Amino acid sequence: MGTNRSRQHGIDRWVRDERLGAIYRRPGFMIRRAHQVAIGIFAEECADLDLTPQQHGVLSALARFPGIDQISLGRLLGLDRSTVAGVVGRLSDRGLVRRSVSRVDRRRLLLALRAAGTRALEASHGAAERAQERLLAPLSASERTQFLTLLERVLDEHNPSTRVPVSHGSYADPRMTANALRE
Amino acid sequence: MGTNRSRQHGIDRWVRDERLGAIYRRPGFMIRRAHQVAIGIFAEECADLDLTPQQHGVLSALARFPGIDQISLGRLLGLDRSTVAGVVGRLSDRGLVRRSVSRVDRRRLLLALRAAGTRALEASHGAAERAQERLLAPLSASERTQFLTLLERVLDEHNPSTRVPVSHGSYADPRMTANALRE
DNA sequence: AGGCAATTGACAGTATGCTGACGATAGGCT
DNA sequence: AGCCTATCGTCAGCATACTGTCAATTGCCT
Repeated sequence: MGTNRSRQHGIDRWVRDERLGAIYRRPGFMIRRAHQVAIGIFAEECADLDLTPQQHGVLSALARFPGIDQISLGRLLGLDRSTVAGVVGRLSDRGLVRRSVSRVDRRRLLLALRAAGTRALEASHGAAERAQERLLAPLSASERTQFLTLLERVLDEHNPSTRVPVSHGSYADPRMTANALRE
Repeated sequence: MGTNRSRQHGIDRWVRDERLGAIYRRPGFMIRRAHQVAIGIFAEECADLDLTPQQHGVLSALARFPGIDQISLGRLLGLDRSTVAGVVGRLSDRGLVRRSVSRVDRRRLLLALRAAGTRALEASHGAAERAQERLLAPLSASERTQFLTLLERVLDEHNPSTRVPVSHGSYADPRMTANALRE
């Protein structure tokens, strides 16, 4: 069974080096944990505004690409239609985002920030920065670069084969955009 | 609006270098994507058995620690009570896991693999290996080590402050374990 | 014009993960 | 014994994320 021993930080060596290392050392497990940690930190920093990282991502994207439609927004963030509809729907319920059917293509639902959405985005800017800083705090500057470079390479390589590859596609159509921007 | 240009791999430079880089370069975003990718790959490899990474994790942990209770299992995997109950419940419905109330402490729900669970775990071993291999395929051997080392450091540092820190705790109590093992 | 395939959004269903509340149980303390 | 607190499981509710299916719409091709 092994005796008990503990350390200040991290998972017990005992459990990590045993056969269960098959779990802990698994990249998938570590990435899931990292995701958990990142979400938790963001939630802490963003407690007042009550925004999730994804909601913040949608608001950011809408600030950058006002009048974009749901599908294109999904491609921007790597989210499928259903998920985008869910996140946007909740933001819309809270009055942060405006949805309007495109007059040019009535299948498309165009999105834009409402005034409250713009305010929320600006107000959350600091929180997002701090969350990012805290997440990578354990690493030195050069290590962060290293880590992010490697991570980016993994993502770039797999991106094309994901269900919703990330890409900006072509969104710009002033005619489509027009009525979404009118608040 | 900027002109169009594209590359074989990865996110368009155009979109990545613009102000939206504030999203794409954000570690949180990249980690979410990595999580997405990891889950997708595992699902592909494990299509026959229809096991999720978390379900596989639970089965692995139960093989290693038969008769463990739900809370301890959660600490092992970094999952809260509700989530563990959900995953275990589904595995139990499928006849892979056995649940039994501890006679020593009637609050505890002890878990163990059923024969079908052991079979599923063994059958999924190859898939889990392949998924892991595919995920890190874009990196060389030394880069993988580097990447995982940095990732591990981030996790170790944040682990204590997460809602459910990962640790093995003390699970071994033969009396508690006894009736969970009887199939 | 008429038909057909692709696109889009909505919906139902499933699986993680979280919170907060509740009831049952256990252990310690007086 | 009686009480108080901590622990554990469950439940309801919420937010991501996925699948698959359906209807509406569009564009293309004949």
